[in-house]
Amino acid sequence: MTDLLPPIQTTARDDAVLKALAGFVRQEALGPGEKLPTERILAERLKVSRNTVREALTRWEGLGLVERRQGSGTYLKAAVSPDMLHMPLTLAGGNDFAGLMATLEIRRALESEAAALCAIRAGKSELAEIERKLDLMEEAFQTRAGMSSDEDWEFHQAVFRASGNPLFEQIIAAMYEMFHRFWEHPLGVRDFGHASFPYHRTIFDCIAAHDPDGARAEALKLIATVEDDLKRGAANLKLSDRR
Amino acid sequence: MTDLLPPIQTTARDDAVLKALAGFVRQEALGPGEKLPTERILAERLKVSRNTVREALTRWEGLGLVERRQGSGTYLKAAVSPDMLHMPLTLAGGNDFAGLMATLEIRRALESEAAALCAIRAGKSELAEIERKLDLMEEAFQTRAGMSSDEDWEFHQAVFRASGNPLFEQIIAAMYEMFHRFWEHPLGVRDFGHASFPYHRTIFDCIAAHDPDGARAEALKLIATVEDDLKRGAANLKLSDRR
DNA sequence: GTGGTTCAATGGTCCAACCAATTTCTGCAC
DNA sequence: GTGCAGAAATTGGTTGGACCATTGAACCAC
Repeated sequence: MTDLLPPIQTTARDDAVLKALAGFVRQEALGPGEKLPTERILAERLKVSRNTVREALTRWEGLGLVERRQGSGTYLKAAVSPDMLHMPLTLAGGNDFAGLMATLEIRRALESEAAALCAIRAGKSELAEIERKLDLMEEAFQTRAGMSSDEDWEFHQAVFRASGNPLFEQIIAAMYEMFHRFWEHPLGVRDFGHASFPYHRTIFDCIAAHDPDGARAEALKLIATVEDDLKRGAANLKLSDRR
Repeated sequence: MTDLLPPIQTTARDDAVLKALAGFVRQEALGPGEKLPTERILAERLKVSRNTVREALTRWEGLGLVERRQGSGTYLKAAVSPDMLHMPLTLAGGNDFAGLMATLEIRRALESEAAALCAIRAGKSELAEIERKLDLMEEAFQTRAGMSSDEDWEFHQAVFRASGNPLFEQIIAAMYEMFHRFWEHPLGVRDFGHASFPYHRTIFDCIAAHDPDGARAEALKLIATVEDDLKRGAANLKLSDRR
């Protein structure tokens, strides 16, 4: 017997505030970077306490929708619409070798699928954007004689965006975050990521040729090189317990 | 030049409160369902205002880590540790067809990979557990003449656990949650999920035979049936705008 | 036991003030 | 007029205290 009688909501001030604010943002057509009304004004307009406004904004801040700068104001950080679905993802951190490998397994699954979808769906403008990021990455590689994680990440981001599914970018971003949190420096492996370099171009070629299977295969090869690097690093210095 | 000098934190009361609370939870070994100290006690102990405590708890509530019940108290909803990674996923228009398909694309990538890894790594005890869940699911299917989402989910969970990578279960759980939040009822498709039934057994057979490629293929077939069901449902009643 | 009543505990809201960071304005030196 | 230092206004962050709404336990009549 399911409960077809959900508990009634007698008070939900914060949610009401957020709903009103979302409607305001929509009506004013506010985009990322733009400034929201001040807390005091919101409190007055909505006839609620400033404290309640703050609790509501704290929720949005926690969801990364909004950024508050003391003395300046509150600014939109992402597009927001009333029918948006929010799902907090909290991951128990793996800070050892197994944890790092775990993030790579997720990346292997998601990046290969995203590359394949991208090969199917990418249009002309998306392809141009990806190629631009690829050129930037290759230039940085030549200049600094090594992988640049920033430009590398931007290339992958462009691929994820062109996949037509925003979840890819968000989830893999979480994997990147976990991966780099315990590994800013390439622990002993001097040319970390070096082996992955050529596959960026081959992935792009497959995407441009609208060859999903090829793109998937090349993406898998890329991840395999990273896994090899990680294993080499783990062999160099035993990082069994970094707490 | 990257910023190796992170901005000093002159004021970060809420974060400090959360850090202290995370430490407290760890020290007291509190698990899901257990009760946290009251806001007034926390405020007194931590020497901050009750309002500050509330803002901090609002953050955790937004992340789904905690549940507040007026008149009762604040309770842990999930395991929490100080080195946890929080990343809210937001899906624009998560309630329309495209949003539901987006969650399915993630599942296709992750479930196939998890099934393959499971086929490689599952030991005797894991296999027995998966088969037990499978039997339960099939029994529920016979009894109620239809898919039971609870037993179905438990089967998949068992597979993810046996994959040896806890991230699979965590991420796909988020996808399930997103999927079902706007779709508790099978919108017009009476026998939703029916077509996916036989593939549970075939997936298990491949896993038991330690055949990763086969397991991956069967998992892909299963997701394909769900996608078909979704498309049928979308065709039945145009759910372009469910507000 | 059943069903109300009372009452203390707890989260939810409000108010008024002040603190701290930022932005803007003002006025002076040049 | 320009440039810059300091004052003033703006804005988010914090505090303390008060009261409301809900919950749950203790208690009591029946």
